[in-house]
Amino acid sequence: MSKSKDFLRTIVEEDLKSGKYQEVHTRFPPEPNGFPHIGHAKSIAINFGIARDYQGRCNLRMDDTNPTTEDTKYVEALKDAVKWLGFEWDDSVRFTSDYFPKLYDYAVELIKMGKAYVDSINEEEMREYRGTVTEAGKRSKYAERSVEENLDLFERMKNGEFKDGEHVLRARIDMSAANMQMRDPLLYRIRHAKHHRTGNEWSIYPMYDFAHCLSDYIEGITHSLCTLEFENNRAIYDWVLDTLELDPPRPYQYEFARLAVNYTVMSKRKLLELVEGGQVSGWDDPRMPTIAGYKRRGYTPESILTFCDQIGIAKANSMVDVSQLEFCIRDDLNTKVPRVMCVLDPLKVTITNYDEKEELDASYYPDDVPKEGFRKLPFSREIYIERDDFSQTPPKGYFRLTPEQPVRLKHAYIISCEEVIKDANGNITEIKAVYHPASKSGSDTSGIKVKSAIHWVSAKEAKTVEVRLYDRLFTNEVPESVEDINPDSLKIIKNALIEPAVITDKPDERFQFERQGYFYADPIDYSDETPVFNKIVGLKDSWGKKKKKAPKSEHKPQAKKEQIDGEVAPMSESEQALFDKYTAELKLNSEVANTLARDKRLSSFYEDALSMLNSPVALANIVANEVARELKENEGETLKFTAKQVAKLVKMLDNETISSKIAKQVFEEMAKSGEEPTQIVEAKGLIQISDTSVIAPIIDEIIAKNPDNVAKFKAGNTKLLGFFVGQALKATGGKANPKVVNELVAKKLK
RNA sequence: UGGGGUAUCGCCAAGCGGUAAGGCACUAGUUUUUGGUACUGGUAUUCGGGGGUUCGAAUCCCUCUACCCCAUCCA
Repeated sequence: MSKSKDFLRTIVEEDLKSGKYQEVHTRFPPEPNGFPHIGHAKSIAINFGIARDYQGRCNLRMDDTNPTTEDTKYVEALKDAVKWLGFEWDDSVRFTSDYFPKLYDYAVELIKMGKAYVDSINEEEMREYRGTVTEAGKRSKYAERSVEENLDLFERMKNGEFKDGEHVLRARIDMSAANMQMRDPLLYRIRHAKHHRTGNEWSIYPMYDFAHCLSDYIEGITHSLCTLEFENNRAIYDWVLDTLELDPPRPYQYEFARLAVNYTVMSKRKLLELVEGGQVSGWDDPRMPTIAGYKRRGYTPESILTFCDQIGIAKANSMVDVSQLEFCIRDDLNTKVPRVMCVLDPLKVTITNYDEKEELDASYYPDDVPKEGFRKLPFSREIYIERDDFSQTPPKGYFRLTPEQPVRLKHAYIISCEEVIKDANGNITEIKAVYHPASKSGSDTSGIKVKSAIHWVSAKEAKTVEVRLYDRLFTNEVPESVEDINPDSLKIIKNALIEPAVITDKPDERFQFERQGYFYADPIDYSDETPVFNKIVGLKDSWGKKKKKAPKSEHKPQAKKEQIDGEVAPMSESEQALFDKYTAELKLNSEVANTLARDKRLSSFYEDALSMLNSPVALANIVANEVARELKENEGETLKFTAKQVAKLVKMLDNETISSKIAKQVFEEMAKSGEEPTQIVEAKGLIQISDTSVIAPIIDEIIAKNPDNVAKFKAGNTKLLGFFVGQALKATGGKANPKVVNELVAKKLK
């Protein structure tokens, strides 16, 4: 819970605190035109998660405004995904199509206001008229139609009197807007298509930009959270809601970065290619990043949710490492699932000195997993071990069975290799071994030390199962095409051998196959005749890693990329003159002079202030930095403070009535309220304290309270000077003279 | 090329003028009948680059660079 808040939660919290809204209400609004993937999971986790965290509500809304791409099967898949992840939507599932009548009325209203018109140019003309990113567009002649004509045309569009593409309804905004989205965006188009819910009732369908904001409003959404690519659409969102002058409160849109994971593709198009190209078995292929795929693979909803939680929410486009996801599922399953033994690549071992048969008690869980349960494990003369677990010529650091090195059979006895049997080609076909009777697991008195315990199955009792080993679908971190497909992403082992209890007792559907990884009984192909297990994820394998790392890649020195500075636009003649004057006469440094000279508002503000107080450098600094910020932040608006006030502030700074730190504070007050700086200082008692006899005891106290940091400082961590100064300043409400504090601290800590 | 965004460790990501959080990955060690888990350490003298303001800058100012989004009758 100590995890820091993301920016969306921060916004929500502030809005709740300020009373902007009584309750948060979010929504997850997919278009039902494809199967949900892990990117949707992130959106689900955000929208439902925020609603849950702040005791609000979250709707599930199908944004079904395009009848040609949407289908009911997708709405079912979407509902399943939300449910599987453990969330419940508020009330019933919403559909934008439910609002078609209302949306139509809003459009009529816009037409009546003269804010929307029916346009009748064709697509090609439309593109031409829209202009380009650098050139303004222009309106078509149809924009001049009267309100009556527009109303009539729009109604006839609705009644199906026109063909597709003959007319559209557009918002009347600004064909020369720098934001391309605002160049009279389309609101409605004619579409004679069967909608998956409304059938043929409608001939016109609203566009995203018109439908989404209003659907949010209709549902009482407070925070409309979407991905970054809609940033430019926010202006329309606001425009529609504002020009309609709807009763408050209204929703606001915020954008976050969509999820990208390396070695996977996420776009609907690429996913579809995989399915149609037969590279995968379907949308629920365990290698697919779809919710159905993860589900079939054996991922738990908890692990997906933890993953979404761990990656955070931000506005920077980023690419998450799959290993983060893999960690989440391993971590989740580690404490949940039974451990069993399954041999993937069997090597026969005959224990020559064992003729009996026994059943061993074996716990399903290791000691560090607080769960109980055990099964009977048959042990006999003939067993199978993993081929990897024997080596005749072991590499360095090999812990398993060798001709010289005994090994423990997990839950059973220690065995030693006596003889290696090979076929004509020299392949090992069998091991003859002996067991040590006194070494039985749990009552070992043999005193034999082994380096590891390996898994095994009893030959006679073991069941044959099919195991499907999955690896990442692509070999490329950022897959481009099918050429990047990993040819080994699926390996099927038909004759793996598993201990019988797994099949007969079915203690769970997910297992850890000891020393191999986590596996899931395939929900579709599993049958008692041929049990099928999907590999969810492997265990961490530091041995395998060590082996592979032989050709240790040289540390790439990766010299910092040299950055070349671009050219700075030249100054105009008057700017240059100003710059020269500032640097030569007023002795400003070139950087500050540059900032001032290039900005008309700044330079005139500066000149004004200068006429009242002859302190060119201090004034220039504050204008070029603080005033510049205020100007930037309140673009267009007039400043609340005057040059005269700034001059007064600088004067106090000049005669050291206040410190520079306090000056910033006062400036901010002044910028916010327009109050006189002298008054602010007086009212708050912000006069600087430079008296060492006042400051010294404060520093002493801080030093006494922070012995650790004092020690660190004395050990050479000089950065900590700032810490002590900061503490002293905090203790005096920022009033202590920082220069004096600095000196004092340095002296006392010496 | 206009507009809108974004840049903090190999990958995510906190941070909002006063000691560069955390997770993954990596790495060393301890425990271990899973080369798993758990635990303990190590990993950014530095925040895209360069300047400036300040006693003090990842945070404020200027400037440059790189990447993403926008010219579908898609969402």
